[in-house]
Amino acid sequence: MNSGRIEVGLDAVIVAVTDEAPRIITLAGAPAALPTGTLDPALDRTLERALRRWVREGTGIDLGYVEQLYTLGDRDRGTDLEVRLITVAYLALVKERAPSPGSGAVWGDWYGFFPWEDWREGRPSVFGTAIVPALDAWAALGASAGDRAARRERSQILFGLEGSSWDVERVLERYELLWEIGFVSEAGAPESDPAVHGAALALDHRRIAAQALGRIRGKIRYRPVVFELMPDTFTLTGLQRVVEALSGVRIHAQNFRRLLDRGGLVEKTGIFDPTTGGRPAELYRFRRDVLRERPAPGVGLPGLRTSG
Amino acid sequence: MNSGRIEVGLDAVIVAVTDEAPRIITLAGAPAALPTGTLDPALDRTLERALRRWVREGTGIDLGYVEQLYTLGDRDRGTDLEVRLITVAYLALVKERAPSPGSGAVWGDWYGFFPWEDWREGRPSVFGTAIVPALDAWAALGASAGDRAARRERSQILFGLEGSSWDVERVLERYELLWEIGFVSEAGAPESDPAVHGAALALDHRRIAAQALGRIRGKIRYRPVVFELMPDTFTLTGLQRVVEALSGVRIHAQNFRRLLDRGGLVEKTGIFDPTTGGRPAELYRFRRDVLRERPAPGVGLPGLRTSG
DNA sequence: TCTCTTTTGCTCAATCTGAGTATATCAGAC
DNA sequence: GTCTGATATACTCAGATTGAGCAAAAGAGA
Repeated sequence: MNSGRIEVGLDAVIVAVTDEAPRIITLAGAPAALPTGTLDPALDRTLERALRRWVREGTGIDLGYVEQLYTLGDRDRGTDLEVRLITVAYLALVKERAPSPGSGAVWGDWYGFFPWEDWREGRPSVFGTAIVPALDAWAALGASAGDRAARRERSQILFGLEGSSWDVERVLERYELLWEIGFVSEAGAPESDPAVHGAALALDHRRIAAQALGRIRGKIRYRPVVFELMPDTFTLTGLQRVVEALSGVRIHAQNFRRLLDRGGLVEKTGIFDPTTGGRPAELYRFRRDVLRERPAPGVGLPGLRTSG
Repeated sequence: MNSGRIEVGLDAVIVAVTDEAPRIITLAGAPAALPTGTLDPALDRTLERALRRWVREGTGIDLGYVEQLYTLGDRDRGTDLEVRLITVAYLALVKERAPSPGSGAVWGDWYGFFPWEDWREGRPSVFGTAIVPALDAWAALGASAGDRAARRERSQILFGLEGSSWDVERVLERYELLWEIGFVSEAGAPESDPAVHGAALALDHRRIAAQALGRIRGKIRYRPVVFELMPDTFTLTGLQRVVEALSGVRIHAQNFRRLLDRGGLVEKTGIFDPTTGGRPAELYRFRRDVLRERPAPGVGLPGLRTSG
């Protein structure tokens, strides 16, 4: 028993938000891929150190906040069938935009991989033109009447159809359903239209990116992780744009700012940014003390009420 | 490069709640250990299947709900220094009590490993007798005044001292602090008194168990995972006792039941359990439909308000 | 000075939460 | 039979939180 060599890979979803667009580092190629390293059992004392080292060497980026996402171990992943590839996926957040050298690493628009996840300008048009028809067709193919109803219901819940509300966090479940029905494919199959089906990534990298997006959308609620993506000082509107970029929905500015200062998450600097095009906006900074004061400090998103 | 053999281990924290006590499967020994298997790269198609197979073979238990916890890869884990052991830890919930055969697997009281986590009868007495003194001593040893203040503050926040409230979810952070100050030790060092310091587990298994407890306490809030631990029908008081057992705090019965039926999580069966010692309690069952209706159906715990 | 834009302050109703009071329905003691 | 004790369940109420909108402040430019 226990034949077969094992190799441990480390995949990183490295996130930044620039110009109101969430971006992740990808390695150019056809299809593109996430930055991936391999654990050197002799060299790296911990997995996270291995990741940081590898990303620094490969892309020149020094990671700040890092969090483990998931470990994938299915047999037919990877390219070499002789070795069993176990991959530990990580989510990393970096401040500002750190342009990469000539390493092949480029920032790619996150929503380019998941066009259906960006509801900031209302329901994306791909819903009407492609997603809903595809879901309907799949539902109609159910074996029994009960099966068809179940399929329809699953579609409606996950994609916010027919009165169901859009749950920003269920990114992975939606991706998996779309994969199940053949709307997206993981292997580098050339897909019809990236603007509709999303851009492809190598292997199961798009699935990992989906999980990362869901994770960050959830975490933003109860931990102040957004600030990892912000410069030291920022306007509240700027912060709001970043939260909106990640969550993919618009939020009510007045309530957002009420939440922030009632929660003690930010403090004024007394300095103003006059370049708003309207009234100048005061610059704020993150109050680190909140970590010690409050149990679950986050920037609330709408929609996820206990009942609803 | 890449010398050194890699092995992938799978650890399972298998949870059940019986008689109002949360229990986990441990393998008898000195110290006891979590059930651990090794991935057979040739045999097991996925990690989760490997885990299910291994647990079934080793303990006779068929796992129901399974969720990945974390992957540990530090170098000096494991016993054999020649192989780099990567361990993927899983949390599993099983209905009812499934007594194990003569496999050496026994149910162990979860709070036996973390006596300070059970606040159902008020603050555990170990706080006054051992934990607070230990934390104070550690704080007093800080290098500078600022360092001492920071240590004190960290203690107070994590352990709910001096006006801070007890946050049931931060199990792992508390465990790590206690480990840092030498109150608990991971290696099988014979500890003074298990009733005070908690019972030991092999390697880093106690840390994994702590993470599992924190995870389930958090998840209970927004996903209906408790029902994985319940029989098909149950009384609301029975359900409440299980939630209390896991969360380690008492909850208000009237509000608990209001939350459940307002949230549509359960439905009446029309059958009553007369063995309560008082008014008979109606039996309920879990309403699976709630999964499709509500974004985040969970059984609310007290204490974690957005502001606090 | 007027208009447009963005930031910021404030109000109001609906809902949710924590906590308490009251009632229903059993078993067993007398 | 009635009383007592226990548990289950219903209802009430104040305070906090949330979603939504109105309105004023403060800049740029016509």
